Amino acid sequence: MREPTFWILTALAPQPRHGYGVIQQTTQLSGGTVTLQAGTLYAALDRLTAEGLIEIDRDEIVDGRTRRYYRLTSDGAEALGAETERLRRSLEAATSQLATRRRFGLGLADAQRVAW
Amino acid sequence: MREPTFWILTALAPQPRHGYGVIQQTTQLSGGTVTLQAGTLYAALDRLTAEGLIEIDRDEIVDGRTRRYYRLTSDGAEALGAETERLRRSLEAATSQLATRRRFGLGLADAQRVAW
DNA sequence: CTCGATACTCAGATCATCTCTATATTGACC
DNA sequence: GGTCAATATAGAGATGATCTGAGTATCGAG
Repeated sequence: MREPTFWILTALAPQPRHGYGVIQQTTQLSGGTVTLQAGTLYAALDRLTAEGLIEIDRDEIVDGRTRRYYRLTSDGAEALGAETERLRRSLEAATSQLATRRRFGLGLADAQRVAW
Repeated sequence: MREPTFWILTALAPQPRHGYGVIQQTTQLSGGTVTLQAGTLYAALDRLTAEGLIEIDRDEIVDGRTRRYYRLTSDGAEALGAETERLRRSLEAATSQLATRRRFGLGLADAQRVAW
């Protein structure tokens, strides 16, 4: 799962949102570090709908513009849960590997090779 | 940063390894859930070397076969550190969003929309 | 003598994402 | 009155990391 996909599912987890709402929620959740591009988002919404990870919740018309709301399906929640687990394992591995690196002097050849 | 790239940098963080060693270390670190394909690995090693995130440590010849060892550069360590931070933020966001979903009944339309 | 493990390389294809553009409405600013 | 930013969705074309699959070669075990 790539980043934009992950954030879309994450944004939709608690309740349905329309496309633009997903963009805003992602910006907020990521602390401003991730800004979904419109082109990426709407293509992903179509793809995820086809895959059954999300589905159309309802259409609203506000000021003459359509707002299409999407909601996470149980398959989508499962996929996000699995991805979260994967993330947790990755984070643990990298953290521990980086800690080992720091303990042995950031690349000094001799120190590095001790104990392996 | 994509998954294979992440695991390559993670595997190289504590000390230099040759290509095949990176594959083995990744399998071990990921608890067997990630198996780097040879084609993916060696292409990535070339790319990461060109980008300066890793560099050639030394060449060894064992049983007539060359083992090329790579080591993480300080740029590479920095990149992996940044990626780790990104991962931590993503994990936090998804965990909290999924928790909110569970608290309000996994998609029941009315309960979902409470309080937003 | 075949099989699995070791060790690296390359060609071709896929596909999610990115960039850019288009369309349309509303409200604010000057 | 005109432009700009925000809201809201959509499509075309390009990119590029990754995947698949095959190839090459050595060594030890069964």
